[in-house]
Amino acid sequence: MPPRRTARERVRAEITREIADIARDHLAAGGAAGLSLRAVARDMGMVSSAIYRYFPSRDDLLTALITDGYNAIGAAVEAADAACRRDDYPGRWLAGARAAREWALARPHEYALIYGSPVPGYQAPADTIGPASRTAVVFGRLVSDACAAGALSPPQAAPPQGDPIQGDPIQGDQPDRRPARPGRPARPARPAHPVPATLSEDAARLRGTVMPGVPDDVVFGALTAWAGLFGIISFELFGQFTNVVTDRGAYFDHAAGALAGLMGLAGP
Amino acid sequence: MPPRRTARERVRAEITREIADIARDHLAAGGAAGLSLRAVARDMGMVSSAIYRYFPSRDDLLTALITDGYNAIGAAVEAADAACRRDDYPGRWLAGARAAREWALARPHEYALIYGSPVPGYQAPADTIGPASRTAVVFGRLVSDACAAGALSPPQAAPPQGDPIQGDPIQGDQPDRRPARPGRPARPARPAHPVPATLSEDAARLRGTVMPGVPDDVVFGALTAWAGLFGIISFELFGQFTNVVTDRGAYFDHAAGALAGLMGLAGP
DNA sequence: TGTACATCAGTGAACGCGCGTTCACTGATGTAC
DNA sequence: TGTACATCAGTGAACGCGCGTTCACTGATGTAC
Repeated sequence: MPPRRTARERVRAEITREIADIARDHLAAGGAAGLSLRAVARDMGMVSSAIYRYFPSRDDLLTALITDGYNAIGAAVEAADAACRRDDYPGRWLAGARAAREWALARPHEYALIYGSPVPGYQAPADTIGPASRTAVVFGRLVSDACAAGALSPPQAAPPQGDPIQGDPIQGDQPDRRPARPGRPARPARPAHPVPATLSEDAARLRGTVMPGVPDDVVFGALTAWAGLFGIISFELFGQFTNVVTDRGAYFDHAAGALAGLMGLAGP
Repeated sequence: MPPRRTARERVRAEITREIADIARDHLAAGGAAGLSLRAVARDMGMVSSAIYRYFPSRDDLLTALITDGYNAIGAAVEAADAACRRDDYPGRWLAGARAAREWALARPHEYALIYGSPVPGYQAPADTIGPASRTAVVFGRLVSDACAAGALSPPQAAPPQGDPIQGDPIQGDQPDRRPARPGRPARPARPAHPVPATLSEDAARLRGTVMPGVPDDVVFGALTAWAGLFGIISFELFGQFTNVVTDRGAYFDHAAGALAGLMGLAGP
């Protein structure tokens, strides 16, 4: 028998949500550092001390907003990915990338809260880690799928190595490279960037958690594409593209395509 | 005759600098939103109202910090670039990228001030624009130089165009492509990402201001490399690489090399 | 179904704090003759 | 070189404001018998 939720519990959940919603609105006005429990209480039509029935402190309210933010952008990216044909890997990447950007443009202050400068004096608790990785997990799975299907462009012949410091890396635990699926048009080679040996542990861990079966250079290519994507979104949102890029949507799509190339995910 | 600086003027300049230095320290503790004139005054051993002799308001102090920040990272990148052989374009890119990262790691709060979330309620005045572009100018010149020297890898044959929405762009005002300088080893082709027509105005403007003589696709490749670079620095600084990348320096160098490929700047 | 008790939400006052900015002032430094 | 005056830096008090958090309380809702 499922435990009946009493009316009191239902009201409690609703008011908790309402407080978080109002707090989110306040983020827009004053940023995370300016978020004030008293101001939220005023907007709720409550006395300030009543908020403490729902959130034991200001930091707990912040944590809730951060967790919600990661979950919301994660859900948006998941939905965009799910709406694509499973084997359209470049399409999935572009759809996920666009979903992230659109979410960010619609909620710039929430985006700033999770991907902008850390809130001074605030230490994120461990419960934010799971939601935080939700978006990255979608992209990781996509790369894994593409790799397993042999849909990644083959690595290019290594460029001449003129730098004596950085020798050929040892890539011990890399899975076999499968040939591109027959019947597809010939793909351009993905650029070869040898991965230094000191990174192979990280690559192995990422294979274990988020990108199973993906070779080192693609793991880091994906990482760079991921960071690059959010770099572009942040530049757009935080004003670095003022007087630089006018048609931001067109540029974003173009850049997303270019970044896809870093992991051998090219063309439509 | 140069106007003699009176002792008073010299002291004034020094105290102004001292206030800014202390304010910078305070950024670390409370972020931009928490920067307080009263606290700075306390640390200066002054009464709070005395600060107003030097900065007419809190926002003016913030503006000074932002301008100084842009100038400092710009100078660091300029110096790194200047220390390279003029025709070592990949080396100049890597040196500039590393300088930006090292500056950011040494002054994370100043970095957050200029490349992180905008300060709520603060409107940057026009005088910050010049310093803000200093870093980008260095990278722009580097790409321009490489292009003029014919040191960029040739564009790859365009991949099959399956997407009917995004036709072949018209690239009206592109300069001629020069062949790669003879005598160099064959370079891998740079990936072809056709630039949509709506972006050609932006490309032309950027050619006029910061990347003269550079074809559209390289202009946007450079833009993406630039945004990607700061995306990686921000991810590292703002905690997104926790439990993801361990050897951050090695990864950064690797990623910088991969991003360089976006503008056809490959290999040593 | 009715009653006694426990739980919980919300109140209002208070504590102790910090903030940006203004203003009339004192005394030191610089300038013009 | 000396004097009168103007400029400037720094003081201290004040204005009016907002903040997070605690605490004893009232009254409503839920639970156990």
